[in-house]
Amino acid sequence: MESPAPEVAGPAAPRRRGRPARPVLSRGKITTAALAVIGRAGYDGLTMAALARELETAPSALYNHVKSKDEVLNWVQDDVNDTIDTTAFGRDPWDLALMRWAHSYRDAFARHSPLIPVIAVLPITGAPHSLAMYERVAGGLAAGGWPEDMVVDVIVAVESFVLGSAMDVAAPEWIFDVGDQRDLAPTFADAVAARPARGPAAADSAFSLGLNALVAGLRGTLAAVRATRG
Amino acid sequence: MESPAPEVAGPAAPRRRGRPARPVLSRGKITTAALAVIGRAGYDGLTMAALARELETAPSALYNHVKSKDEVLNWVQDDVNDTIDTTAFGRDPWDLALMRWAHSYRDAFARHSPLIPVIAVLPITGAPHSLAMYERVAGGLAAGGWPEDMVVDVIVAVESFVLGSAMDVAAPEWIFDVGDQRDLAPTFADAVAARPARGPAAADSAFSLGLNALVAGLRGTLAAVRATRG
DNA sequence: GCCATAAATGAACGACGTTCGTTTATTAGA
DNA sequence: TCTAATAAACGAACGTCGTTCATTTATGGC
Repeated sequence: MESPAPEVAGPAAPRRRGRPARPVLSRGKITTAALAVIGRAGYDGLTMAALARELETAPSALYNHVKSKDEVLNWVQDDVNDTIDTTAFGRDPWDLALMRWAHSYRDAFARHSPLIPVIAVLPITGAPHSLAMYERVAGGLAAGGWPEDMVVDVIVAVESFVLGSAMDVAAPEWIFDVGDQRDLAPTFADAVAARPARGPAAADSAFSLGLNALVAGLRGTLAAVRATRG
Repeated sequence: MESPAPEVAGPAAPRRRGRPARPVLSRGKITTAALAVIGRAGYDGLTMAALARELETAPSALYNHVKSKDEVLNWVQDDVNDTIDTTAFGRDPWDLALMRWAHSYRDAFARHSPLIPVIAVLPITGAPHSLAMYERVAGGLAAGGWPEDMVVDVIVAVESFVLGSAMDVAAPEWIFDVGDQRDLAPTFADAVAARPARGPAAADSAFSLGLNALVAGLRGTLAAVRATRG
């Protein structure tokens, strides 16, 4: 919010060309700038031109440091993943830790929902923070007694629910408004009307219901598996 | 696959202009054409130009019948929703029916994953098939004993898991390949290696695990709620 | 037979991501 | 100290795509 020293009006000083003493652009700086643009203008506002403006370069100059816009998004995603809280693993029981993780995960991507389709399909390679997150979760599950060959399935299942729920947060409040076709779906319309919460609170309520059920079910699964396998 | 009567080479007969006897374009025809293009060229291939070509008109002519490309996607989504199997509701117990529905839902959108970000945020209005689907699900849950004010939350929770899982199907097989950073995540890497299934089968396995757990948890939730509320 | 209107047309626009040829400054090596 | 390689930046241009616009044309109701 603090405005920088007001520059004297006039044609911008012609920016220097050629190899600079120290690299001006780097993965870190580009990612930070991208997050700044996103914060100011949203994901629609994140264009290569806007990103270049933020970094005070030309769009084409970016391509000396980035393969594609998609790569920028990958970097941003890895940064967002780094904000997810995994500290409960190794401290709390696996089921509690899983719920904390899921909540934090959903919150992070509710604020970055346009990333969801990108990340759901994105390989781990080159995303160190994401990898670290998975490592902590896998460690917590293994310590909680989950067989090694089920750990990834548990992670994927919870992650799927989390990402689906994060998309739901972005939905407009009136997404279930039946409009003038109430007669076509009376039961559903009544159920929508009977819903206690509205807007984001409604999404929270569905998320909590689902997460509680999912984790409770997983507790049962683990107990059954351990009984069977000895 | 059947090729139409091979047209005589030469400049295409100049297409008629002006008001035709009967409307050539309609929601139904446009949706069908869009699905044809998607089937042939995928979602990347679905451009307004390609759609117009399929319908043998000019791209600009489409805009007399469609507000935007987004509207076309909405129509396609409603058509896909119509393929989802809800027949188990009213026949099987609610929990079984819910699982059948979820499986069918996931399969449908695994084949149409680019639609997922669109639909997750899409109002019901103007999507009659989607509305009909929700009506059947809501009816089945209510008949199964779910309190009216919880029905929508259950639907949203299951739907979130389903859509998240559908995105997972589109992920490449090597999404969890750690590459050369195995030392950064040994536990996770071992868990990935220990996973019995690969590729689509792995996604299926995670989906089944999660869905079983989720529905089992919901059974417990319903029992608890009914005990509390009398 | 007139006329409002639905429909179609091609040209053009405005973004946007990306590529290319070129220029410039720096650094390492001879 | 001179030179060659290189990193970095630049502006112009390209191709694609969604969308708009002014115009033209046939149809059906009055």
